[in-house]
Amino acid sequence: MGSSWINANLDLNLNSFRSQAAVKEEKEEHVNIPINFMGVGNKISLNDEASVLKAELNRLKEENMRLTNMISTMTEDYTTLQSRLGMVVATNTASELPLLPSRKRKAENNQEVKSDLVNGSIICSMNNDNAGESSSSEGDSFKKPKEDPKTKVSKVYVRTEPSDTSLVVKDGYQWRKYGQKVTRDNPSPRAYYRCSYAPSCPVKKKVQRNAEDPSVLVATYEGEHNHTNCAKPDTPPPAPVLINSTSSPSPTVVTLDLAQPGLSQSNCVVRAPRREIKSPKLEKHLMEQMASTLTRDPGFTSALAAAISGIIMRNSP
DNA sequence: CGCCTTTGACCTGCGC
DNA sequence: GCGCAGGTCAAAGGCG
Repeated sequence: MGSSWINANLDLNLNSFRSQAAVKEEKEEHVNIPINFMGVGNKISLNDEASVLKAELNRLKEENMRLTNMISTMTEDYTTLQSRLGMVVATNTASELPLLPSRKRKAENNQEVKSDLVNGSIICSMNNDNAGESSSSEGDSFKKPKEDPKTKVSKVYVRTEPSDTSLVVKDGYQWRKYGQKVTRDNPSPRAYYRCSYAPSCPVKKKVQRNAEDPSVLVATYEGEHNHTNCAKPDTPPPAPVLINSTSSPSPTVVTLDLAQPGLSQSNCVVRAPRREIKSPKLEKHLMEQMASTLTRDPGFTSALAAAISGIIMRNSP
């Protein structure tokens, strides 16, 4: 409806990705590598099993390498698209005048960055002053009469568990809830948070469930942090935003770098592993992510349990 | 004890 | 000026 939003979709549903590329290969390789985790044939020696496990480990390593390369390629593609998007926005906003329908409350009159995370895909969209909110069906027109008109506003959509009724969006910062209000056009209440790390930090956060899809939390950030992102000494930097995709059994983890002080137009950062892993911390983090992903895989855990139980059964008198 | 959440009251801007 | 609606305050209570 005359909206100047420009959306760039980036499908990060790694599970479906895997199902296309990796599963096919798994089918082929599983024919060649029979793995007898149950130890039915006790004649197989431990050496044979070790070699089988080594082969499986090598296969997983290769698959990991392949997926890492794919993610790198996707990240590069995303960067390219983002730069193109920035150019398109620059040309569009220069010529486009806002057409605001009159509403009871004035719409946000400041720059806004949207980072929409729904169903495992990221939609980064930007609008300029007075250009947005005209097509909003969620009723998220917030007033900010006292705020600096140039206050940065960013939105993050996070899919949560349907059973999760809390209005909490973990982003690595420490927030203090100071209010909750039921708004007119959304049955779910809106929670108001302030950054509690620094008393002088002007950043505020509003969290409300999507009126159309209650499983999606809409977090609206206003302002920029005037401190580093170290809410607590033991708190890791920007915690991953978990998007529990309904179409995949295990959640896809995407980190939105909301802590970036320069988070502004066309500056959404999606962190992804690069080809060269130089930082030991990053390497450790990736290893933890891999371990987490493996342990969430029911097939892997059942196979592991079967292997362990098989070994125990064979070694028992 | 300190920090946090909850929640009703109050404040403020806007449309009529 | 009045009413509405969003935003904020602050007291009370919970929790570790």
